[in-house]
Amino acid sequence: MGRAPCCDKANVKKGPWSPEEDAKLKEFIEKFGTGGNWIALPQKAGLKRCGKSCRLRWLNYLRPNIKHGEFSDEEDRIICTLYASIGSRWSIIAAQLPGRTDNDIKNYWNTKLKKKLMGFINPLDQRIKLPHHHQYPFSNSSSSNAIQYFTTSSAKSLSTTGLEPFSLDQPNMLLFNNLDNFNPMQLYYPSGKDNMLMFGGTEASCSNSSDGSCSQISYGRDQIKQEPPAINGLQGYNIYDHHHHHHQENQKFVLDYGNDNGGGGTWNKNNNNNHIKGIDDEKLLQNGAGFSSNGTSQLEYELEEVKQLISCSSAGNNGFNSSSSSSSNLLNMMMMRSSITDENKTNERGAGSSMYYYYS
DNA sequence: AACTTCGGCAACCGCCGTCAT
DNA sequence: GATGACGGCGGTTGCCGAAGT
Repeated sequence: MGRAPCCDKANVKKGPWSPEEDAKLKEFIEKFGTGGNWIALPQKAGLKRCGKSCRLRWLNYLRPNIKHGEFSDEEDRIICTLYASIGSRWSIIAAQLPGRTDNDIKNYWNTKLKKKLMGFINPLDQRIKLPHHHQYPFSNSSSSNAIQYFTTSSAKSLSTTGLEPFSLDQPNMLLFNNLDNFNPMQLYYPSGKDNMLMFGGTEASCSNSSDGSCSQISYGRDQIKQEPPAINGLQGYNIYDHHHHHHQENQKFVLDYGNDNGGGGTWNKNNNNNHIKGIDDEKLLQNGAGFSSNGTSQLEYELEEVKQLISCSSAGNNGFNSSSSSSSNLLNMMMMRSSITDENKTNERGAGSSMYYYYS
């Protein structure tokens, strides 16, 4: 026989908290603490709430030193970096941001930051910002840029990255020539949603605008094994956004980088809870791991460690069911992590290779 | 002005590991 | 050891105000 039930589910109030309830909870906890027992707390405090609900309300809203409002650039950067390395482990990320709650960060990510990164935030910005000489956190090569790209206009930096603007007078084609080191979370940039490309239809096409730049490129999912065009000897990976031409359901950024050897893996949410197995959270965060002002923090070392763990864990227990090379596992994981949310959990992993997308 | 759509966010749901019985 | 609640977490929902038509 286990413990007694925590509360009478039928008699607990749900929904938004009233100011009176807030006051009661706050006063009680400030006087007596939680006592390490949330279930018993509401009754003692005279609240008709479930203990879980009280805990949530306290942690996310009432407890002291909660920070509300705008996230700073530095906070953006920390969130992005950690998300890129450990995924949606909001509680760990929140631990690095004093005053922020996991719920807050999660909401911020889902509603703003993700869009910001994926280039949806500023439709007027017609430019892509991609790191040129930037050393990716996960890049183990100093000899090549993870991304080669062309854009007709100068790129604009996004505050979270601190990267310098960049420009090239080249066609509106974005190329990735070393996907092994490509981190999609580094693909921050406001190209504007009307400017995204994807290879996903059944026919390849490219419509040119009057200035000769390519304004739309599309490749068929059915022909996914067909390589996107190479320019200047660089293999292209391409992007297309259905949104502008179809419907809102496609507004979300599509990421899909499956294996190309017919692995036919099926992405099943239940196979992976978005956690990267093998990562020791405590180890990750202990030893003062954090962010220093000069950007050369101990965290960078920790990220390398995380990277290795990701690499190792991806071999068999991460649920990706991918048979691509280990060097691509990180990329796969990141993209799939994105796709698990961005593709509305339609997780069929076709036997195709990749689709990628961007132009400006 | 009325209606619809969108976006932000608080809160709930359900899963999972831990712990009490 | 088995059972089932607790605590914590991430994903999702639904409300509500803002923006758009």
